Amino acid sequence: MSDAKRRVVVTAALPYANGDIHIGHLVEYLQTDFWVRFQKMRGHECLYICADDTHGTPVMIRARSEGVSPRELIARSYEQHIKDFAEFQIRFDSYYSTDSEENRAFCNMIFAAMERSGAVSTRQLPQLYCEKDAMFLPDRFVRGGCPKCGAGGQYGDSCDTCGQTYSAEELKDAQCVMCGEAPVTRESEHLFFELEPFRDFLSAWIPKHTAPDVANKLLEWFSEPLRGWCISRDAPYFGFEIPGRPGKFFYVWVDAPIGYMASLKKWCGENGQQFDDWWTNPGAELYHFIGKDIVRFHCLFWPAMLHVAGVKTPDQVFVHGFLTVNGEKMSKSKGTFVKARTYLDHLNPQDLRFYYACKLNGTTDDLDLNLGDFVSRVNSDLVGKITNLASRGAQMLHKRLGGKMGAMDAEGRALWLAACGRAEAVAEHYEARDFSKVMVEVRNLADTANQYFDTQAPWALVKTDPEAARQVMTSVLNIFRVLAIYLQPILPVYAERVAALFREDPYQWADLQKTVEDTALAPYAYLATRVEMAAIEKMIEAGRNERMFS
RNA sequence: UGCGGGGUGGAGCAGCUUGGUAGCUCGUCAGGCUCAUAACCUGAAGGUCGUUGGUUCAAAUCCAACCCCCGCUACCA
Repeated sequence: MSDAKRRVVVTAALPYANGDIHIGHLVEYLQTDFWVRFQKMRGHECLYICADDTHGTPVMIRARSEGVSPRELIARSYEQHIKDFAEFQIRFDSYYSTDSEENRAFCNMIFAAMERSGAVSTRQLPQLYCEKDAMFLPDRFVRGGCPKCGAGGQYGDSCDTCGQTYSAEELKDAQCVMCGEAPVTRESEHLFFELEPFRDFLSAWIPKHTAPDVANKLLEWFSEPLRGWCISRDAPYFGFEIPGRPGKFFYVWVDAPIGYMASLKKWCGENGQQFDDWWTNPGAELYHFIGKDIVRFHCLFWPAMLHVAGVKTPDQVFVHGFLTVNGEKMSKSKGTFVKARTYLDHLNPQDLRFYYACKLNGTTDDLDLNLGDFVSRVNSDLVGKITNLASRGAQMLHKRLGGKMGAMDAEGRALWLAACGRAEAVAEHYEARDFSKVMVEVRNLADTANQYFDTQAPWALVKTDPEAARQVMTSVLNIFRVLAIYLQPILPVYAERVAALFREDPYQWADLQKTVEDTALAPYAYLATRVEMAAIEKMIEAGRNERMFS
């Protein structure tokens, strides 16, 4: 790996303002945080960029139903999101909002380029319209009978019972979900961003910037003409009005990814930096972390939009799978649809960071949160193996030897060197986002250190040869320190407390080259505590009773 | 329906790209230790690697078919 300093912009998908952060979202924000923290530790310039996705019908409707303005609603949501993320130790460099003037300017710039290129067309579209609510209804705001199987209460896009997809106009006995009135069909003129002109660009771009399985999936669409993308919505709509098209607004998915640019721009303004140096500069790197559900927006529409506007497209789009709990999709009725806040009320955020890291492997596979496995991993690996090294080393040193570290003995130093020797392997796993392999490395090293400790039996040695015991504990603590450095991107608060124990600052990767010898330890406090199944059961019970917005 | 992922000792997983004594963690059992957060160490039991067929001297690993599970399926984010 090269030592050259990299400049890297990293984004995570924007959470929607009409909903709370839940443990499924966290799969993404946490892995992105791991990766960014790792890059920073390596001395690179790396920014973690995100924002609230604020526009669209659901926000508008909910604001209306709560009797507040959309802006009041999104401000409230913003505060909650920020708080949840912070408590999960997710550290954004910029967390902004798509409802910003920076974002409007970028939208207008890109849309102007789309128009100039001739890729924007106009079509008349029939759409369901609710006369009582005086608005066009998105598919999710219409319910009725499935035209294929007849099942009632289905949304306007697909049937949960038979799995068929159809258009909302086909629903039997359609009703507006807000007022229950039967909608009428109205024609309206809409803008489309045509993708077919970008066929060659996209079919070359996709395999280079996404993983093979993602690319295969996307390229399926290329066997027939690419459909145009409807980018306009009729008033009333909470969003940006399209320049020169009174009463027409940008569909929320137009301004959402552009929000990455706006959020970066905001950061640049606050930090005396130039946007182009970070985004446009060919030497700078740009990565998106997203879930597999929004691949088409990020790997089809988004690169086409950027391309037509002459803006640099992302270097790579990293796609992850969904979270399942105990092997199944999260479920409100089963209580496994756990909000970040509910988790925080009952459990330690550090444990979820640790567990997700154990499971994340950089692929599109779904990640399963098995609650029994969660308990055993935290208790046996994090507390029993890894933290135990500090616990048994530091406490005896304090109780019997005045809390002073000496020098490492020969065998301990050899083990410490071997642990440091894994640095490049660990770094490669981080770089590849294969955090599970990082954890395997750490676990193996912890096992070796525990064995060393047992073999040396310093609890006996301390009675006969206290200085030899001091050497053993110094060695174990130094090995433990290496593990803490390896874990710091995943467990930053934990690592910070380890650094404090050794009277050091938060670690950089280069700190692996140092040892802590002949120094006094700070008082020892627990770095991690065991998790009890009872706390998890309480959390699930609480989750069952919560009101969810989606 | 289509697409993607998966099916390995009681549980969760690795191994499969580049075929050749089936590995890890938890759990269980038997010892040890007592510094440590019912933590740590040693050893043991437990698997015809979804099914069937094929390729091969040899298959968890390659090929084919089938069964089962999970997720997604385009304007709902």
